[in-house]
Amino acid sequence: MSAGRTARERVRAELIREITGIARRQLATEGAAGLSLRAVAREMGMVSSAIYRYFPSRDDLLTALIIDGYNAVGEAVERADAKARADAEAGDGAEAGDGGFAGRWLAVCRAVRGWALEHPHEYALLYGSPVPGYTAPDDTVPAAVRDTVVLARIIGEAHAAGALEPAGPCPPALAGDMARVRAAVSMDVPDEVVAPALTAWAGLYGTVSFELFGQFNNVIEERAAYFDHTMTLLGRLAGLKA
Amino acid sequence: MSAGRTARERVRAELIREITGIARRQLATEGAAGLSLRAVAREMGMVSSAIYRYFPSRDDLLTALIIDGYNAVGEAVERADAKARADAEAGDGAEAGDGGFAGRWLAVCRAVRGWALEHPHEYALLYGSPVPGYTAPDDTVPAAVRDTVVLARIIGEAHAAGALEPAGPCPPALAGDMARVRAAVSMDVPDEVVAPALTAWAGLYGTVSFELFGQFNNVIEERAAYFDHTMTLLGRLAGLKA
DNA sequence: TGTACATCAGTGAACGCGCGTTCACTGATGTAC
DNA sequence: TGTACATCAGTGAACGCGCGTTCACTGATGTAC
Repeated sequence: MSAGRTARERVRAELIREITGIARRQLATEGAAGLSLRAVAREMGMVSSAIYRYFPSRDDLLTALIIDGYNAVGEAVERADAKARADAEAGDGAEAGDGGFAGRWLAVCRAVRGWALEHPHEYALLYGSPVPGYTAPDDTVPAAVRDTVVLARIIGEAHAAGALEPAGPCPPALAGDMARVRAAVSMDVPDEVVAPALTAWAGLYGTVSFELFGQFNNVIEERAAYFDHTMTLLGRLAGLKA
Repeated sequence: MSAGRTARERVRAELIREITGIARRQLATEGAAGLSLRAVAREMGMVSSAIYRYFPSRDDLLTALIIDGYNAVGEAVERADAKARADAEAGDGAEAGDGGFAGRWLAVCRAVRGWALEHPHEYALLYGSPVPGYTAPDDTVPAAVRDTVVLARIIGEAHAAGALEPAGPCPPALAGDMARVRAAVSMDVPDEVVAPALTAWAGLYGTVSFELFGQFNNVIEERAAYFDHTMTLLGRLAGLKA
């Protein structure tokens, strides 16, 4: 690794960062369908064909944005859980008796919502309607589950600590699916714990999507308070003692 | 209303139907962002400018599709509830003792999912990412709440029949929002009943969106069974006795 | 350290395409007397 | 019932725009001897 070669590669990496950055900003104003290589090139002060040195096609740029997006949510969620966990362990909350699992769940939910509100179009790219004509490659999977892994860990630890309310039985027909979920997010709990956790998970994203996509317009105004309450209900559904 | 005038108007109405029909089909293959007046005109065997006799702009066509879509979900949901209600009243289920409310809730959920699976792109138009540059006019509101009104009626009747499990208290900060919800969907129940119903409602659409938008891919295979189970959990959260 | 060669970045023109919308126009369908 | 006029439907050409992608090319940056 001579200094020369590294220099060129550094410039290249820097330009790739700049391209995805501009693309992300354009996503924020135009939405995914309006993302255009030409517009990105224009803003970079480059000729449109030059972008092809960095991304072989528009779809590859989109894939890069998706992976970055999942990682950003994942990081936000990981940070939020780390902080909530530290708070709970420091025992500065009166509710430390339950292990602080409900608090961690709420913190993680808030992190998802917070990130979504800050990056609505990126959120839409990840969790909204699929982009027509585009199918995400498998590269996106590891990044896509980062947030869910955190949720799974909270539930898993709560279960191990005996801090989960027992839930109703899970239909045997779902055993295979629940096993796949366990494998995907490294979760070691029985089916009747996995199922309601999944329900809460879908409820979290359903609520965030409703808020972002306009279903709450003119109806729900106290959005943060409403969100917290809904997430508390969902956490309880997943077995967490409020 | 002479026969002549009516004839012309009939042709006009028929053509409008044909245009929206073709537009709906194109939506199904291209998605909302790809909906094009020119393509519709082409398929109609018309010149592109002729469409402007019927829709003053692309956005107006989109609005028509959205209203039609909401009405279609609404009708599906209304039919499903009417049937479930009739079944419950006929008393042919052993669980008729609880008034059949849980059964009606599940029937309605299934109707939403069924419609969504049959019309994925229309569903995405209604409940997915907003179309960039387009904001739905207020005309869409009455159609948009039809499905929710049905859900509200089930919860309302269950409450009136004393068939709801009591839920935890609703934060006072949400009183105004809950009142608005009550007004919007003609629901006459206390806040602590409204809130979990809303949570279940968001969970329903969150689950359907996850299935349609790909979050369940390679993980959840028994989709109908999984859906039923999740909806049962959400119904219980809303206070319905399974 | 200096030179010959290979690699890479970026240019500029072009291909072929599709889009929404406007406008002056021709005919056909309806209306009023 | 018949004629003059108004309304409406549909045409065809055009405006001005943006897009993804390819290709032959010029320079600059790196590499090997």
